[in-house]
Amino acid sequence: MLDIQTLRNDLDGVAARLATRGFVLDKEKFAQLEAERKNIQSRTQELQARRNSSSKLIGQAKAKGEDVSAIMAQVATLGDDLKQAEVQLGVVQNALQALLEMIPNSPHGSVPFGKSEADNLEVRKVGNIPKFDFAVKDHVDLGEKLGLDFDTATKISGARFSLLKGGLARLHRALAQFMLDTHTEQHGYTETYVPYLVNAESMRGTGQLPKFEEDLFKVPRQTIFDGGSTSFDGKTTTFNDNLYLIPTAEVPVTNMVRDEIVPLEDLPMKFVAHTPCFRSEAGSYGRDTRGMIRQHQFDKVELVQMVHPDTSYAALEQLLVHAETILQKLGLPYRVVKLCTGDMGFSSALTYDIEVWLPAQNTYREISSCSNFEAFQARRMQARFRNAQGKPELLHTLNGSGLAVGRTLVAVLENYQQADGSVVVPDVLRPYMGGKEILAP
RNA sequence: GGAGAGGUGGCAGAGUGGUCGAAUGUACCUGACUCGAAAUCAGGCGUAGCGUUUACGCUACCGUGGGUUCGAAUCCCACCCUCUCCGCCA
Repeated sequence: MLDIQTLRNDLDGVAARLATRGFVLDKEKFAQLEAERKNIQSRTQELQARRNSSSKLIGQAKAKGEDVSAIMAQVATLGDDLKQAEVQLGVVQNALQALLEMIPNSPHGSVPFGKSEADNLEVRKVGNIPKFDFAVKDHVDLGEKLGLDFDTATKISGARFSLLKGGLARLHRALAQFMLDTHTEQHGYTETYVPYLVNAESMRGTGQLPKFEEDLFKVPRQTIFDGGSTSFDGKTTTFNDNLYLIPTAEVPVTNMVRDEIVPLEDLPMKFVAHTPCFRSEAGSYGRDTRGMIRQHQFDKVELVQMVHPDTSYAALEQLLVHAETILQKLGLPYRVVKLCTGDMGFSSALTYDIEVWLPAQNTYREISSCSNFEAFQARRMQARFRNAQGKPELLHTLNGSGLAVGRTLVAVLENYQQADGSVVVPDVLRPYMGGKEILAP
C-alpha cells in the first residue's frame, strides 16, 4: 500500500510513476473520494465534539443534582445526524481503503522502463554454459528413468503435480538441505518452520489479497461463512475465516512482524524457510505444461529480511548474492536480470530475477526472484520499528528465493547429464546423498 | 468435542455507566544531586486522523464487529484469540 499522504500531496507525480508499470490510477475517483472524506469527516467530528461536551455537562449536572432535561433535549437532536454522518464516513473510508489496496507499488527510480520481460535489463552472466557432444535430453526424459513420475501424480491429484522416487527424491531433499545450511551457516539467516495455511489478514499484509485471490488455493472451514454476511438478531455481521495455502514462504515469514513494533537493535532481521508453495496457476493454461517447471505444488527455500529503511537497497544486493551463491556452489550457469517497470510484481519497488541455464530449452529460466518492497508491505501490515528518536516507523521488507527447489532439480538434471542418461551429483550435494556421485537409471 | 478463566499503554497491572485516554509499578527520556555511576527527588513519556501546521484545538482507538444509552474500557449479542481441566488424536 502506498502512503496516502503522498497521494494527497503529489497525485500527478504518483500517477506518472505508476503509469510506467502500466497501471492507470483513477485520479478523479481518488480526488473525489478524498474531498468527500474530508467533508464528511469534519462534519462527523464536529457533531461528535458537540455530543461529547453535552454529555459531559450532563454528567456534571447530575453529580450536583441539577435538572438535566434541557441539555438532554438539546443533545437528542444530534442523534440522527450524527449516526448518518458516521455511516457515511465509514462508507467513504472503506471505499478509499479498497482503492488504495488495489494500487501497486511505485517503482524505484533505477528500474528500467519497459512493457514486458523483453525489456528487462541483463545485469550479469555467471558460469560457463556446458557443451555436450551428444543430443541433450530434457529433465522429463532424463527423470523418467530416475524416478520422476508424472503419470502417478496425475492419477493421485491431477495435472501440474509431480512425484519423485528413490535417488531423485533424495536429490530434491539434498538440495533443500544444502540451501538451508548455506544460508544459516554462511549468510546469517535464522531458520524458521512456519504454517502452510494462513488467514486472509496475512495474505492482505504481503499483497496477495485482495487483488490476486484467484491465484491462491482457498481452504474454507466448515460452518464458516465465505467472507459474506449472516444475520442474527436482525443485524448483519461479516466473517471471513477462510484459510489459504501459501504461494510462498514470504507470506507467513514476513507476517511474523505484522502489528509489531520491533526494537531498533533487532534490525536487520533475516529469516530463511523451506516450505512447499501452492499456486492455482489460473490463467497460465497451456504454459509450461511439460515437466516440473510450473506446478501447483513445489518446494522453495525463501529468504526474508526486515530492515531499516536506510539500508534496504544495500540489503537487496546482499540478498541477491546469497541466492546466487547457491547456483555458484552447484556449478550452474545463470544470469541476473533487473526487471523493467512493466514486468515487476504488484508489491515490489525493485526486483532482480535470477535465471538458470537450461540446456534442453537452450535458454535461461527464472529460478529466483529477489525484491525490495520498501514500506509497501510494512504499511499494510503495520510492521514497525522504534527509531532512534523512539518513534514507531515503518520498516522495509525484502525477500528472494534461495532457491526454488524443483526448478533447481531440473537445472541439475539437465546440466549434469551424461550420454548414457545418468546424472552426476554436484560435489556440494554428495554429503547429503550418502556420498553418491552418480544417479544412474 | 465438553467445562471453566481471561484478552486494558513497551511490559506488569487497577479500573463494573459520567472530569478515564485510562491509577499505580516498571522500562525509557530530561533535569537536580555526584568526579562519575548507583540510589534518591522533580518533570516528561501511547497510536492514528483532521483543522491551523510553531504554541494549540478536535476526533477515534481498552481483542474484533454490532447493539443499548445523552454518555460505554465498564451493560447486551456475536465472533476471534489465549490459558486450565476432561475427551479424541500424529
